[in-house]
Amino acid sequence: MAVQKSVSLKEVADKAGVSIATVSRVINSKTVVKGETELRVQKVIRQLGYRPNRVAQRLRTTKGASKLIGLLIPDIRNPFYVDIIRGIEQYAYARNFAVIIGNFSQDEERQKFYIETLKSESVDAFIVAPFPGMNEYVKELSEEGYAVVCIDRGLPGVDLDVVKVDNFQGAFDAVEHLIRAGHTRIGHITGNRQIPTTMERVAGYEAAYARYGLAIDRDIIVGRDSDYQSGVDLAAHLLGLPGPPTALFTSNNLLTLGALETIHSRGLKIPEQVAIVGFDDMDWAMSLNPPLTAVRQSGFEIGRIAIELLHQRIADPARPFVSIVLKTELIVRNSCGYMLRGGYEVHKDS
Amino acid sequence: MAVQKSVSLKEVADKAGVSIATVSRVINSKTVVKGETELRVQKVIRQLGYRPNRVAQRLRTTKGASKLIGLLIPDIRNPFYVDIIRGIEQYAYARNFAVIIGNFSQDEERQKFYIETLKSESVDAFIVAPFPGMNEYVKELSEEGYAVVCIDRGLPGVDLDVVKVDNFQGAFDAVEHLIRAGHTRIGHITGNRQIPTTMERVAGYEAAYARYGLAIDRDIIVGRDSDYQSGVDLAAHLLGLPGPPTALFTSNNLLTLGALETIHSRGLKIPEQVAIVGFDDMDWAMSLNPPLTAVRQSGFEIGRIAIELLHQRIADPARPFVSIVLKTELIVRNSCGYMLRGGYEVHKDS
DNA sequence: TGTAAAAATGTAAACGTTTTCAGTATAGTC
DNA sequence: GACTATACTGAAAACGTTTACATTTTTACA
Repeated sequence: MAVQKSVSLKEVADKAGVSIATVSRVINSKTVVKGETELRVQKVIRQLGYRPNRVAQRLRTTKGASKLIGLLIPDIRNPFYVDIIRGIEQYAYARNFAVIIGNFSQDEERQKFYIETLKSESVDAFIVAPFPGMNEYVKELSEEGYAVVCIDRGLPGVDLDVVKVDNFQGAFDAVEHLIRAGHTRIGHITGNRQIPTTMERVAGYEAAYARYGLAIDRDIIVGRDSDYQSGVDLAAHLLGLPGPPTALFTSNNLLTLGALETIHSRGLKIPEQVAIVGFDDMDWAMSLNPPLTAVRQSGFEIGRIAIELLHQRIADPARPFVSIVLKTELIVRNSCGYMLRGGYEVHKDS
Repeated sequence: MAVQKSVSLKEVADKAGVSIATVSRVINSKTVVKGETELRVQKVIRQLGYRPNRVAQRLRTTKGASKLIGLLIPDIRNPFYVDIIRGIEQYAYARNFAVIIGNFSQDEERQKFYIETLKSESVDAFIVAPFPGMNEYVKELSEEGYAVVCIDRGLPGVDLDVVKVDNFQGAFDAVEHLIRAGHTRIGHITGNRQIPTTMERVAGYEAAYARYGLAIDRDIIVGRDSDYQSGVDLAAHLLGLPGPPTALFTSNNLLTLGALETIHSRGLKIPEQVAIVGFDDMDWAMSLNPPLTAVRQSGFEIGRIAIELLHQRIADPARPFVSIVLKTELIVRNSCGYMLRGGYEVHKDS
């Protein structure tokens, strides 16, 4: 019941009456093979259903041609990362690349494990969404000569290719939208504050406040982790305050969903009693009641660009590092209430 | 800038003054090595930070010891599959297994591609959620000697290990719940009808109707694909009917979300104007407004059991095939309306 | 037709392991 | 001290590729 051995180069060579070198050449077509021979070999390959063994290929070529890349993702439950995966996969599929996903579930130990595993699988490149505390490891990767692209956030003080969005502007737009809808007391549920992305969004929040001459109340900017439960708990905290905010700006997908749970469980009406804008749009944001106003960042696009960058770097390791910053888009739906100062209508009857 | 060569067995052997065979033995500890030698080698391993190269290991061992399994998933956007991935990963992580995920996005061509890729990566086992039209390929896999576990649904006429849930009962419970809440005209949005799972759920729907002596109206059992857009469109169709259903039973996650979009966009009140129960619970079902009543199947548990089964089969290829059917659980929240016939209260003030 | 150059093909090493088999050191026994 | 059994270790093959180098065949041209 052992796995059936699959067809090897040698078998093809024997049947075609040539050496394995020739068969290899036919397949990789780097060197010329006589037309007649080539045809004969091709035929045998088809007959036998030969497929190169990727393991042997990788063992042989230490270069950068292993056509395997490692992907390190902090939390696959977050649809944003799922979009990134899809963006990467699509490109990879088209180029016969394979991708190994390491979902480390926000666990340092596990991130280390995956890095080691992927290294020993001879990936020739990494796409990483860095997680606090792991900067050193990612830096090492790059120093060891792996092609590395960071997504979602860069590494402070380290030169690398980065693909991210303009978090500052995205947050600014969201908060500005709320302010224009008449809110002056906007609670902000931030993500993990060790993540630069989080802080950029906080900065955007503050800038919008400053722009409209509003005073910032640090008591309604709260953060813990970047997960669902934090959203639930922190929303409860904010809404339980003596002077609760009239609107919430949540810093990611999961926090938004968590906050929503709290809002609904308290029977609060959106947007009449609390307005909400979330960072990260979701495929099914329209399915929420009311449909959610959100800052869209295209994970799919981020993934696609990341793997293209990787591809480029493998081809040309000396290319200067680039940092690509994508624009976000505010998708206005119905969770923000009526505008008070004009020019920015968002409401329609539910 | 090529990737730094990592430490090999040979380097360790040289530095420790032994042969590579001995080092290998120290690592795998199948055979005895003299205590003194072992210690010396261990020390060098630590000093040099040696890590076995998994690629070379896999090339060498054609057995079933490659510690790599392939996972074939139809649609990573569906949170149900994400849960499965997490269940598998957790176990894999604990046992030093690696998992390669092939998300084929409901595309036959791509599923084939991934099967081939995973084979040529020398995985020694597959976990597959079979997709219509691909039964042959999966069957082949098993015949070729790979350990294969099917999740979510089995393969008609093929003996394999299967982990799934009791779809019939799950659907029955959902529909019964709706009936007891007073609904007699329940629209059913099914998934792809080529998927056995879909048909089992339809059967559960019909059984509940029969159990309560209700006549089935086939016009309100509609299905196309198992995706979001189908949910949107089919809900629109049902709710646009001359005598529209008063309740909807949706056959999966994505269909539910799609239907919800339609319901909200039409401004219909849940549960007063349309009730809804979905198959598949979601982490954030509480965040919907109103919180969704749903049939929960634990993807995490399915994944965990699947990989355990795989582990067993690798250890003992002769073990008889088993089919594990997990129970579902109806999670009653607020999307179904008031009960009319007593004994089954679900409502609380929103 | 003979020869040199070009084209096509073959040989063998290498990638980093595991494992069989053979060999050597150690201990035990008389 | 010699001999055997046992414990340990090393040499080498094998896994399926790619590729540098060597060799053979073909072509071109006199």
